[in-house]
Amino acid sequence: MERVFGVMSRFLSNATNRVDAKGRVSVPAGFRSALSERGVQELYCLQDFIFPAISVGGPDLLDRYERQIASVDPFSPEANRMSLLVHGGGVFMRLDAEGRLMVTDFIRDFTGISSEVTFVGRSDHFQLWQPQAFSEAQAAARQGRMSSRPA
Amino acid sequence: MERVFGVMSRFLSNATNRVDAKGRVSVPAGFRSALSERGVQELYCLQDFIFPAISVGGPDLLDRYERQIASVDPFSPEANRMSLLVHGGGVFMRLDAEGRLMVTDFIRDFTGISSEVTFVGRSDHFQLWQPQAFSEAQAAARQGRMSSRPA
DNA sequence: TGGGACCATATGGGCGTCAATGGGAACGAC
DNA sequence: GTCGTTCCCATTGACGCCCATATGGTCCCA
Repeated sequence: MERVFGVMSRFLSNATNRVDAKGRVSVPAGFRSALSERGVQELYCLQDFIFPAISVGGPDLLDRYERQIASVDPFSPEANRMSLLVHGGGVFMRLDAEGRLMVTDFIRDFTGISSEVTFVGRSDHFQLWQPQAFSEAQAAARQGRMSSRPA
Repeated sequence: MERVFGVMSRFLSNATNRVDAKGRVSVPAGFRSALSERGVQELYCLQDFIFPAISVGGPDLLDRYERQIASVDPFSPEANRMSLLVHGGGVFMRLDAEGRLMVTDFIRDFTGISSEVTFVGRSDHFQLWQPQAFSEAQAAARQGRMSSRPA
């Protein structure tokens, strides 16, 4: 059975927040309400396969990847390789009472994030980016796939 | 009968800890609680089939590998090789009162681990890696064919 | 329509608890 | 005896939980 969400429960747009002295950062309120609309409490965070970004979503995000792994021989090199990324590159986190998350070394090392985090909506999940890396990737994406766009 | 575990009892993410002067290393708290949730006390350690890593889990881990061996032609070079690794390369270990394990020569020789250990979650078990070997293997896996989006 | 009360969000920081780590001492094998 | 292992305790630094403040916006009402 497929659950249907309202428009507001989708993750849209982007925002940049500061990391405080204790290494915490506030998740934008819009993303937090989207999470609670989806009943998500445990956050699954995964190192993106292509970009230097962390994808954040509910446990269903992990489920989707695990189904993909399960579709091949569990002892095959392919399954081993995918598990290395999905399980070894993923982690569960929770927000504190104020809706903040810890920017751990796990996140810093992979994204290059230091003092600021750009939150980027991806419809069914969102991502954590180093601000400059995001604007560059976004600019590159415009060049690449949307070059036929009129000036 | 299949036992179902909560989200938190899975082995996820990776963390690097130091080996002390006595050759001990702390198992990350999250992995320890996953072990106790599964009622695992005796740890079974064996060499990964593909990567220079040691897999660690409960006795059920051995069961799964033995079933895998049994599923292929027992006289094939493949079964011979797997048995050599599983039966000849497996060992039982226990954690001390503080949740640390000894980094034996068995582990050092196969993984190249010396002063630091990277613990890598693999959902139903976890692995011990030499830190640099892990980041290289993960980067290589990312270069592979896995689609950036699950099916 | 301007002013002000009110509210939500983002941010800062205190403090207790626990994990990671280090090292001493007892114990056992050889 | 010596070496290696196990048990126990100490330290410290990180993290979770709590409350306080700032900032910007919205709403209401005179």
